[in-house]
Amino acid sequence: MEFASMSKRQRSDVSSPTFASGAKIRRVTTASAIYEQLHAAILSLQMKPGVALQEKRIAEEFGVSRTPVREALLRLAEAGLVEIFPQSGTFVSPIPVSAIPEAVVIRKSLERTTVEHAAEIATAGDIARLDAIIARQRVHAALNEPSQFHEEDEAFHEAISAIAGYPGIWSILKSVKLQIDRARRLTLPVRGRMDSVIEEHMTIRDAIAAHDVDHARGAMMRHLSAVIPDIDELRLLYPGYFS
Amino acid sequence: MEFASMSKRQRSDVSSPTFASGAKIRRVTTASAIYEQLHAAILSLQMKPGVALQEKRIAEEFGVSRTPVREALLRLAEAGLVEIFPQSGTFVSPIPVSAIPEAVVIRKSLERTTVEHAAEIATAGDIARLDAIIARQRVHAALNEPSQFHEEDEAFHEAISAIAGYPGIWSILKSVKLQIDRARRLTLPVRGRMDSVIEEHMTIRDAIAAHDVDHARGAMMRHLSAVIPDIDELRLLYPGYFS
DNA sequence: CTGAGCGGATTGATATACTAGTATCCAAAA
DNA sequence: TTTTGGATACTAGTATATCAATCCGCTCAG
Repeated sequence: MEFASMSKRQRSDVSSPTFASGAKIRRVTTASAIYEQLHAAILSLQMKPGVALQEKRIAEEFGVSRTPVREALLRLAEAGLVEIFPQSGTFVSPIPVSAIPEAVVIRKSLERTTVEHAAEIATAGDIARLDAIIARQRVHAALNEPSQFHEEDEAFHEAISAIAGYPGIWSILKSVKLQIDRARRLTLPVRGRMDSVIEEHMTIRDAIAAHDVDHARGAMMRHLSAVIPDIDELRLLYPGYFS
Repeated sequence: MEFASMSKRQRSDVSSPTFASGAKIRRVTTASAIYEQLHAAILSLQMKPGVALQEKRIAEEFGVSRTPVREALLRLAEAGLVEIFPQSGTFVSPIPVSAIPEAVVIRKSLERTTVEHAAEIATAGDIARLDAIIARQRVHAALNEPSQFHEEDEAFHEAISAIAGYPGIWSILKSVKLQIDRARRLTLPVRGRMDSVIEEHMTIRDAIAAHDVDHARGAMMRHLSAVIPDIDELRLLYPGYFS
């Protein structure tokens, strides 16, 4: 792994504070920048499960001291992406096979709640926003851009949470999706799968637009069942990546 | 706020590493000890919402350097108990009124899932464990010990998650319950409420024991609806505590 | 030849020192 | 009297130094 070393002055030319949910006024700090980089690297499997992370080495690569690196690693540990063994070392977490079924259960439970409520109260504008996301997904599928496609996939589910008025649920879902997505990233993105995802999204969208709670729930449940990665197969392909 | 200053040697006489879920080998560290203390202080409202927390002052009170204090504060910030404004200050978070309805929704969604699955697969031993918890609750109610009662209440819900085989759901529930409990702590514990909680727990327990999924779900939903704190009233009693 | 014990090297944990941004307060001018 | 400008003090962010624990390899005794 190589990282572009960052200037210490980076935080001077930062944009105005973000007033996101919860009134976080936190600006871009060195620690959080490193967190983002490592987070992306682990999620994209550029850093493979099991490899050692050394505070000192990372600090040198980024051109900063160990303190912000340590802060970033602590946050990654809380997210479950790295494991810190005191006085021993820090390693990229293996993908926790055992946790994935539960993660799927949690997703189903929470997304069921959001999609039901969204179907009840969605406005025309909300539907338009979903349509826009699906349209972008079609483009990415046609151009075979799995990464951007996945981003829009996240946007779709986030939009539903937003429609339901449950932004907090989305932040929980994000953390739950982490490990699932890491496993899924191992499977080659299949062209056909993207198309069926779009179809499933369309079904969900239609049910929400029709305020049909039952169909919305059913469509979402089928959708979520379809995206469960085949762990056993992956375990064979990538031994040592799982716990 | 006053804290007992801690000996630097505290971590020497620590018990063997904990092998909790996820193979965390993390021992008791200064930072986590401080985290626990602050966590408890904020949750018990010994530290009122809005008051300023200064890394330096806390470090002096605990007799440690700023580094572990800072680590603890970062974790508290992630849990939503404090808000860190860079180069400005750290403050105990106000109780986020707007988030409480959503928190209740999340609880209902997840606890519905756990109680349903628990009702399906509970064994006699599981029921015995629930009975033991309820028995302890009776004692604490009789002796009017709200704090211990609340601990056993948590244990009851945790036990159901454990029966269902969803320990991850419990850890999510814990973080979601945080703000709810903080609001609830403002209401004086009423003797009668403890008794009705026990009754509701009994109903849930009976439904689980009978493998009656529908009744288990219904009882749990009623139970969770009953514990919603009356925010409007609290807002009048404690202005400035809420966001 | 084998194994226990010692010692050095590595690295995580903590402490301290330093930098830079923010807010407040006071004084001076309108 | 009010407003604005600057100086000051305080706080979080970062860097560096020091401490301590664990691990690995080597040596020496059996």
